[in-house]
Amino acid sequence: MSKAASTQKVTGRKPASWTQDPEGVRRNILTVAKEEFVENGLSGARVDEIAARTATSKRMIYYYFGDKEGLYRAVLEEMYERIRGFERSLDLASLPPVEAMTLLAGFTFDYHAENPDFVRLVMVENIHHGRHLASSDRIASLNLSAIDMIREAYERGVAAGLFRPGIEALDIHLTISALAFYNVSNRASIRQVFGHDMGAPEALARRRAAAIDTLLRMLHP
Amino acid sequence: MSKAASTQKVTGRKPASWTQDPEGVRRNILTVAKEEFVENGLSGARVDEIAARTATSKRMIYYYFGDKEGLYRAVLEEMYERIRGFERSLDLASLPPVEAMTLLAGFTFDYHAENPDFVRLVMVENIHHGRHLASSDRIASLNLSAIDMIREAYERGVAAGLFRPGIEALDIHLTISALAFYNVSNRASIRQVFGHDMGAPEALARRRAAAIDTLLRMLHP
DNA sequence: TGTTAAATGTACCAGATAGTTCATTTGGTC
DNA sequence: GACCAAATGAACTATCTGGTACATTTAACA
Repeated sequence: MSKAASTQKVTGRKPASWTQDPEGVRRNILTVAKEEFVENGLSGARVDEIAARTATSKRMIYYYFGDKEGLYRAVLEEMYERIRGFERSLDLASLPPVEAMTLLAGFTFDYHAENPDFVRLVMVENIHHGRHLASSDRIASLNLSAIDMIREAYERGVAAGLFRPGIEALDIHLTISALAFYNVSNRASIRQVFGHDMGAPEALARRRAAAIDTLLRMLHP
Repeated sequence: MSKAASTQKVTGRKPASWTQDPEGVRRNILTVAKEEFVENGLSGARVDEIAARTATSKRMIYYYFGDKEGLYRAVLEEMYERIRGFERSLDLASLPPVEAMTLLAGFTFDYHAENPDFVRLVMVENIHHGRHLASSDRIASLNLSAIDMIREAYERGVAAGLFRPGIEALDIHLTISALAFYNVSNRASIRQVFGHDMGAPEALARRRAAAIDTLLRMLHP
């Protein structure tokens, strides 16, 4: 949060003296909004609550984001752009096939485990049938490259006789994503139904190892 | 929907003549409520909308279920009880280990694919941190038996030298559930981001095969 | 230093929403 | 057929909620 934005709330008495800080205000709103949407979903989140927790006012939310859905979309877009950044930091091409796949699985698992907010937002968006992903040009133009990276590493592995042929890169992605995602998304229900805490360090470590192992076995000739 | 309940809406003119049908009304409400909660989540669902689509009135919702959350909980409870029924219909004990696991994986995958409503409600409940599962005595006393069935089949397989030892039954369940669940829960986002339709028959068949294959490879010595 | 567009504050509102009140009808029982 | 608890109908309300109108301040620039 910008200095200007954080100051306002405190000094915001009637005399009303403030400094303009569009970018700071925008960021401040997005930060708070993300927390609210992550916690309560799109319909569950309250614009008033977001505004209250902000250094600015409800007025500014509508000024910058148009309406509630616009704000939600902005949060979604920012999150996907962040993912894209992480994805690009993953350099599979410079690793031998098996190591590349091990890294991919471990990285994917860790990213989900460390970013439950991401997982929850994706859940929320799926509940809404991906309507807002669909209406976002920013996300449409994002071109996630994960699949291509996977394909490249996989084909090298096949050529080297390390992996069995005939697997689609997308299936590799779906398998590892499913294991990583489920482990976070369904924590609450698993805990209630089986009394098992998937968030506990040992449980997490075990599932992480299982995820990597599963992927390698899947590829094994 | 009961005959009485369905009649009311049509003949429900001012003279107000009706037949009592507690069970029918209850069922009718639950059916409609489930659809609404599945489609819009707990916060997104509207009691008025549920009432309108019902053969009875909002009054009866509160009469039978107390409040919105009570109705939601009832829907959740019914769904889990239904699962329990299906689970019990699955007789792994009478099959050889490999066949048992194949059946388990296929069954689990199919159940999710054929019951997206179930998947969506579980998502909704996880968004709410499993709060309502926790507060339901009916569900607490349900005692899902899947894990025990899996353990039994797995141990037979280990004894016969067909499966490698050292795997937890819960991990088997989590792996197969993750693959089956994700395939339905994340359909929308996958479609938007990768332009791939996981609901298409061929895609479904491929993932089903992959799920079974993955489980068997996981167990292979 | 006067002008102006961008940025922000304050107060307000119309419609939506969960829940309620009060009266009425039904159906079983004695 | 009188009585009563369970079941149902119709209208009502307090509050919440997304969104807006109007006024003011800031800061860049001519």
